[in-house]
Amino acid sequence: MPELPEVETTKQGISPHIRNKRVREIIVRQRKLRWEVPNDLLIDLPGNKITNIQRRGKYLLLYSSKGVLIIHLGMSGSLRIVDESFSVGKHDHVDIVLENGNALRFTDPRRFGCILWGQEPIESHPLLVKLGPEPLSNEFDCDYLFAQSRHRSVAIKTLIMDSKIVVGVGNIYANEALFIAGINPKRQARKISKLKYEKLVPSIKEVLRQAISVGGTTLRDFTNISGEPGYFRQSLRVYGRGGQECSACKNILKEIRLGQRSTVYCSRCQR
DNA sequence: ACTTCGACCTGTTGGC
DNA sequence: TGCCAACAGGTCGAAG
Repeated sequence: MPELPEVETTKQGISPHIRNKRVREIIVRQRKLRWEVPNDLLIDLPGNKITNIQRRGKYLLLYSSKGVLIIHLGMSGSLRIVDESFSVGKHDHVDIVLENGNALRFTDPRRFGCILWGQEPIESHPLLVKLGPEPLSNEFDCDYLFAQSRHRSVAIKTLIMDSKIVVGVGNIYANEALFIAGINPKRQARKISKLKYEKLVPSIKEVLRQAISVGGTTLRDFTNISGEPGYFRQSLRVYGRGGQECSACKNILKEIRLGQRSTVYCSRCQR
């Protein structure tokens, strides 16, 4: 679930329900997430308003006058607005309960996500300080990525999934963007021409923008509990389609492993 | 400085 | 139907 488009969609979904709302209490049912939920958060946040909500890469940042709540959804995390009395599931680890009786509920079966507490300037937080530019910002352009790729022998797919290079490009969209750009995911980053990078950067932006717009329509209502899945699945060109025909040339799509991640591509369209 | 790999967890899927 | 291994949207940090 949580690639950048879903984190962005989550941000848009929860923001109107929590902005300028005061936190009454924080209920922690399981504090062992990727890192333990810190005590300072439980002491400092209650009684204060959430003033602003931002996204940095796949991190959600909830600002208050006492500090910043940092949330990452990991591989299986999700956030939703519920009534505080709504039945609690096995993996509902944390509730941020508001004064109006609503709660921001964090659910995460695999517990690869995290809930942390940081101080401003939050960009200096250890988890955020080394992050590369946002993929949809002007800072992330062809010149930048081309420069970063020089002298790098890693596969291009590994490079664009590296958060120090650019944030928010997960496995699904790395596969998709490389297909659209016509680049073989195994190619060494330094051996790819500038011309190809001029195709790749817009492909990454396009695929993320499109997914955000779709996510925005299917995950709109965050107070609805029905939890609708399967949003853009059908529009994927390569991810999850290994062994099937390429939508462009009918060649059989190859599935390999690259850096322990499943990688699908068309050996005819992607060189 | 760069690259690879193990680790953190639970749930689902596919082969036998 | 049951069992078990492999795999899943992430990413940090140690080891090479």
